[in-house]
Amino acid sequence: MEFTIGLSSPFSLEYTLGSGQVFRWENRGEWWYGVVSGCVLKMKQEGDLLTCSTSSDAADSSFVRRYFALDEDLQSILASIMKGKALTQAVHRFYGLRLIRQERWECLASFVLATNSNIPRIRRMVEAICARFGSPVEFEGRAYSAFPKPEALAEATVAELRECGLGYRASYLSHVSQSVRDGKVDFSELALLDYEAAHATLLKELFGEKLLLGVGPKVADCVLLFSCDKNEAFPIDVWMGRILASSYPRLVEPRLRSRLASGKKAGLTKAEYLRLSSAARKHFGSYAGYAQQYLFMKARSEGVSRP
DNA sequence: TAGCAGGAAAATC
DNA sequence: GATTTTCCTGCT
Repeated sequence: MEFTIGLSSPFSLEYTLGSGQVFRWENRGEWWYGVVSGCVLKMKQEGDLLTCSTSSDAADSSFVRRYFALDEDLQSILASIMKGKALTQAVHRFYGLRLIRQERWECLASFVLATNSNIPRIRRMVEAICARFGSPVEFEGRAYSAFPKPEALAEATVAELRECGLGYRASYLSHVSQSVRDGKVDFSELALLDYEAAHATLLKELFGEKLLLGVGPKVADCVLLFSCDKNEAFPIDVWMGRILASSYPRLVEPRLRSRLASGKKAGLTKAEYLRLSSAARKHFGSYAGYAQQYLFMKARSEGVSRP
């Protein structure tokens, strides 16, 4: 079906889709193509007008509004996070960037693959598992693939997953897929819990066994922020660590700050991660996740000081 | 070519 | 609790 959406608050399709929160959108000419909930979406933006074309009537205008969180009052959110020079610059530079409400299972699986990787590589891994294990969808005479169901990945062998170029992540993805297929993860409950409880739930152990192998504090924060409406979640990867140390040094404990500034070993220990992310949530408030996404774009665009 | 970047887990202290 | 090593691939 085809429809248009008139925007009444700030939105940038380009910044939103290009900010590394989603991995299945592709820019071809003036259009963006993506596969969401098994539907192909084709979109372009001209000023405050979004033009959409979709492979299924299920993906209608309210679906698109919900997916791009157009109901959120971005102006108020940005006013609440504009603390400090770096964020003020980032907000002006990437004005209209929004946090997408992704499908929860796809988000979890994608960020399990994201460990020790970079955006182009994550995209390749995700496309590979979609092509091999996802249902085909046709749109405008072209073949696309839905993101695979948990059962499809749970039934695949680790060797088959490895053939998709996942490396050691293959066994993590297999484990996570089985946990989800077996109903051990209640995504709707996650969305209802408060941030702390939801984060703990994603990391929890049952009888000494992790519920979700391959899900640490960073991946858990990505899942909560991008798919569970936890706008205060503040994922910290190496880019965020560097930009916090250089632009918000007071948030970073001295030992960690000098380590990040020295350029060696950018990784954080679990305890350092939890303290820093908590400090950032306190500093930026209930929409800290938006602050994180704007800073992430800024850090990547500038290639932040890597000595 | 070797060396590095990049999260999480497991072993170790 | 903190530190160290391993996992794997792509890029330089």
